[in-house]
Amino acid sequence: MTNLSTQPYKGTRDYYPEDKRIQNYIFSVWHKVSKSFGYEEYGAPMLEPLEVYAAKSGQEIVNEQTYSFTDRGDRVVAIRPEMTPTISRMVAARRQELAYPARLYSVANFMRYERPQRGREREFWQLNVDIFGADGSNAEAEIIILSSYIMKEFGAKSADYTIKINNRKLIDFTMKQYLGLDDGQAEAMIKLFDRKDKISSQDFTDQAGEILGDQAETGLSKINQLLSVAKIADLPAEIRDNSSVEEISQMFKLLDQSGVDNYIFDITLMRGFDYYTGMVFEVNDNHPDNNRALFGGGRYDGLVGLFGAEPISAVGMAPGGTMMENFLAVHELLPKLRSLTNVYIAALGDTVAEANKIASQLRAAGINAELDFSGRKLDKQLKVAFKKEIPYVLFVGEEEVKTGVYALKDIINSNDFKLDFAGIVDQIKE
RNA sequence: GCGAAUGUAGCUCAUCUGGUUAGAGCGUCGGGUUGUGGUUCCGAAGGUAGAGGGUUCGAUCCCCUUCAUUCGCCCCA
Repeated sequence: MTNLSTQPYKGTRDYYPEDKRIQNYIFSVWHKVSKSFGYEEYGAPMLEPLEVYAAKSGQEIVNEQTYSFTDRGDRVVAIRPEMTPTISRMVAARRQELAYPARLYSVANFMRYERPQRGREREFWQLNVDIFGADGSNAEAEIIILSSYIMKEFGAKSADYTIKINNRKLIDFTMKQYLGLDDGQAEAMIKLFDRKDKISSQDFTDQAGEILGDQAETGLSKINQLLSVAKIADLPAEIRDNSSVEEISQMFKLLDQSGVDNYIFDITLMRGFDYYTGMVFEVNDNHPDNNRALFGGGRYDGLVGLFGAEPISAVGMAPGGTMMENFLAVHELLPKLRSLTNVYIAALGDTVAEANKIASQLRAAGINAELDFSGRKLDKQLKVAFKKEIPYVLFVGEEEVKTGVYALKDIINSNDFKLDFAGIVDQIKE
């Protein structure tokens, strides 16, 4: 029999206190900004019937990448790989009674059966922000503005990241009407556009030519023209007349008014392809060491309708904790996070009983107090306080017990105080 | 599912082209300097070298298999 491994299950991670502090910090920013826009938190089960996901994406993907099993009642259930179908189901269930637009958010964990790599784990935590029942560019702009507020709240400057924006209707029109592709060709071309930055321009041209077949000559020149488009004004006239272009420029106006200055129009942005029906966007890290998509979102008007008679429009986005942490790390935006314990009480000599009493009194005064009852030597007890990153150490020795005046050490600023109980409470509460 | 790299103490790494009882720093634990600083002094514990097999007189080192981690591909709902 082999020894049990101490490693966490493949693709999952353990959160020791120092890791959990970082995670809690990230979550606190997500909660704060979401609430500041009027979004209300909801919760949902981590299990759903598998068909909730199958209804939306390809059968193969669902079977290969979800954790699923058959329960004792022969129901096939899956651990949620994402929140969008779940929240769509919840909205559909109460579609008559919700107050629209409905602004909802959650912070939850998900599991996908994938090969782990940088920024991608099998279990991950995500913020999900969605607005339901709002057509038009205001809802789309709000989701993007909220995204940029989150980045700002983390301390990111607008030069640190870029928001790429495109529109699914525009993609469809471009692929089918403008380039004249059939469904299969369009799908292949979209996937190729999606991979554009990962392959050489020669490979791109070769593969695009293959997809186009006998229309390669005119098609390639049109594609080259598209790739050079940096603003919607640069679009070929035939595309510019499409109604989606007006929607996009309207939304850009709203972003400008809100001071979002780091977005670009990117005709090659595809995002997922499955259920988006309008605007799509992606937030990209500009740092050379982490040059990749951080998160994204878009409009998905068809999903709620899968659960009920009338469809309800929706725009949403979902940043993940791992990518967020990577972003903060490479930009050196992670704050120094200390223990939430305020004071470490070192009992010196035979004073544990008295120290315990003081600890209780401190707690009653709203102070988080940890008691060292080991009886070890002072320098050892101090080292423990350092290691735990607790900001204050209170010494309780014979002398202090007698006089009621205690030695308090401020570790961060390297100050020593002699204080009575009330003075200690004041000093720690600052 | 495919490819590449890496697995030696809790952590970071040594061990010169295969050769006695595999070492160091940090960390941990204990003790000293009779109640204060992480970077003081002394000491200790801690390893079937990821696992299994092969070649060899002899393997941490070479070969095979397997597992794990990391980085890519695919995919990314």
